[in-house]
Amino acid sequence: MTKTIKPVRVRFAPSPTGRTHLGSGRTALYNYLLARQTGGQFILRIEDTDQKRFVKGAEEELMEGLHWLGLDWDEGPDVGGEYGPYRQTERRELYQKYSRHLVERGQAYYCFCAVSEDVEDKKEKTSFQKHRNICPDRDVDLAEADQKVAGGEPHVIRFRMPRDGNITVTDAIRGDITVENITLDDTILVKSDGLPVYHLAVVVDDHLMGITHAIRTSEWLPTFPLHGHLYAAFGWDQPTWIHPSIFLKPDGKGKMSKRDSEALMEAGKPIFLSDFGRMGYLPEAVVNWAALIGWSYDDKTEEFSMEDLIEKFSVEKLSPAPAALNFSKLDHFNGLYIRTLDVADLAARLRPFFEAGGYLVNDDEKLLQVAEALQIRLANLAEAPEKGGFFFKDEVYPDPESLIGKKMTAEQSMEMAQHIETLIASLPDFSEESASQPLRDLATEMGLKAGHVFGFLRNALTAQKVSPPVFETMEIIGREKVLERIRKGIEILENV
RNA sequence: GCCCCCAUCGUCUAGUGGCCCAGGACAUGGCCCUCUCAAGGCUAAAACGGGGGUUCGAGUCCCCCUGGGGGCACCA
Repeated sequence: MTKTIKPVRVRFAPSPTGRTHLGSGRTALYNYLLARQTGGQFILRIEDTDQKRFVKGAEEELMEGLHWLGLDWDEGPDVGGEYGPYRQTERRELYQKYSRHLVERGQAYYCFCAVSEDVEDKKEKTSFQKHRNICPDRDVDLAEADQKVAGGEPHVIRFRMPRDGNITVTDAIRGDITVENITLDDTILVKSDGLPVYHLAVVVDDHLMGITHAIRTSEWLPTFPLHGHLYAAFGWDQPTWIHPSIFLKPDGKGKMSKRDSEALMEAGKPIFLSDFGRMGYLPEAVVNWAALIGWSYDDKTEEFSMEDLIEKFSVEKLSPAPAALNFSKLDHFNGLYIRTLDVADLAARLRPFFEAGGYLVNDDEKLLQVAEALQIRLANLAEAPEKGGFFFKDEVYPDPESLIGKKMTAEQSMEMAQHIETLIASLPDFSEESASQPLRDLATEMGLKAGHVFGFLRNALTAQKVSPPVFETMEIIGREKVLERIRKGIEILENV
């Protein structure tokens, strides 16, 4: 396997404009894996140059989400680092300096037309765009433009895109991509508020921060050539560009977006990092699942811990094709990881879900037993109250019908129940070993099947038609309560 | 409309010219196990979008078509 041997410097560079979703989580993960695999640095950079879209608290939620996944970074706004500051709004002088440099070298120009902001005539805008976003000010003398700028005239800075020729940029997943310059715009580099747009900021920062590998999703492919031009204009070497494909909605129709969240959440499918945990998913499962969307290791291996991923991740095995999300596979991984947890760990993770379900969990020993009983039966932590809430109830209320055995009358069932009670009361303990045979014998003596006996017990003890095995259940509930619930079942049958 | 990217089972994917009458996983069906439900084991069905090339030989290389996706903001 080919590995990147030299330590990389990679960055995850989100903008704090809302909640962090899974796609971002995967991009961050890939960055992290590469950094840890090569002994390099993983940098968190906040791209907050759009003040209008800034969302308070987004940065905090982002960091929490990444930590929840198990990712940490070596440099960032919270931990500092030699290449800071790590928030772009705190770096504005840098961008001004570099954009001015471009202007002076004739590779960018001041533009004074306020076309796109409050254009009312849509046709005007359209025609402007037809001319490839080239402002008439492109050919204005710099001295003249400088005077206008000095006079406080509102302006933006645009890149002076060559009008002929072509450019080739290289993506590590797809290879060379060549486009004709004529299809490219004189893109705005600096807004009238003096802050840079993404295109300028990403190039300047990646260069200044010594980024060796830039990972971002494929939605950036269309503007990739522009970034190539910017690197050329500055005379800088480019990092290795890696554009993993985007996520598609589960139905494969269109890219996964924040707008889809609500509908998906209703189906129990979270897409925001901060939702997975409270929806009952384990970070281990989410990491494993997400890593495998657009990346694979070989033709069989699918289970990867974070350590495995750090060791085995490789850019070469990234797929260029968009991928639809398969949430049932996430459930599969979640069940898998739940099953590998030690019981004490599972119990600890289960506790908040029982409490959220309204159950008082004050017996740690019992919680441990419940966790053990439920372990192989859970695909999701959030199912715990529904599947095992009865363990924590003082009383259960079985449906009378459920206590009546198949092809049996209420009376026969009651008679059976009384025998069961007598037998259980005389049992030395609830272990399968000592209790199973007597109960089976009882069924046989009464001309019934073992299923009748166990069925009654299950329903009387749990008021559920499915539960952990009866013996295990009885042990957890305890003799006193078991007998209590059996008697109550008999009582219910008496009144049918 | 223009530009760019992509194309193997329903979904995620393995496959870098012969090892492929295409392998794995999820989901689905069946069987086994079994006190229910799970878990586990076995098993079934399920794909190289179409057409041209290149080659002794193509899922694998090239071209066209089709289909899908992305982008076209003083957002990232």
